[in-house]
Amino acid sequence: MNHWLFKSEPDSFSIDALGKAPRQTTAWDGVRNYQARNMLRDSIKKGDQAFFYHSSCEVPGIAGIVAVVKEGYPDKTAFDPGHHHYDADSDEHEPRWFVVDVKLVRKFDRIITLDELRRHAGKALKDFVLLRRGNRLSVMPVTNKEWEFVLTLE
DNA sequence: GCCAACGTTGGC
DNA sequence: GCCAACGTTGGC
Repeated sequence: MNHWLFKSEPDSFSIDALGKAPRQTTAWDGVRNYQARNMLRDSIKKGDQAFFYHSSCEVPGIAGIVAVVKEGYPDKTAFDPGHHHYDADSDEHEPRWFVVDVKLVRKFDRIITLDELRRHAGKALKDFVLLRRGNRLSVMPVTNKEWEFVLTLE
């Protein structure tokens, strides 16, 4: 089982919104970055778990854990001209963008803040992709060691 | 709202 | 293939 971190702006989709979704499951759609797309399409497997990260908000940080319940398949929002994430260049026969389905595992009692994660950037989280300067990936890998360490902060 | 950092686009 | 211009991300 591999681990990941998925970013979302809580104003558009928060961990509480996932908690209220049918079967607490949703398609992780709208990713429009090739590196992240490749992970969604090729690397992320059923049973993998991911941190649910809240970005661009008052308290950025990790809000909980989700599990992958369905592996990569085409992102339908790319085909819908009325959709905010529409991409005219994504063809149904040769889709450009992909999603996985995720299900809420649990919400943390508190946010593990970005600030707090940074305090370990020199050591345990030395190579944590989230903390890399200028990092803008919305889907990124997390090593087993990093995963276990972050859980000790909870 | 600001701005640094980054990815993408398109002219050449 | 280079690189300037532009749009987006995301912390502050």
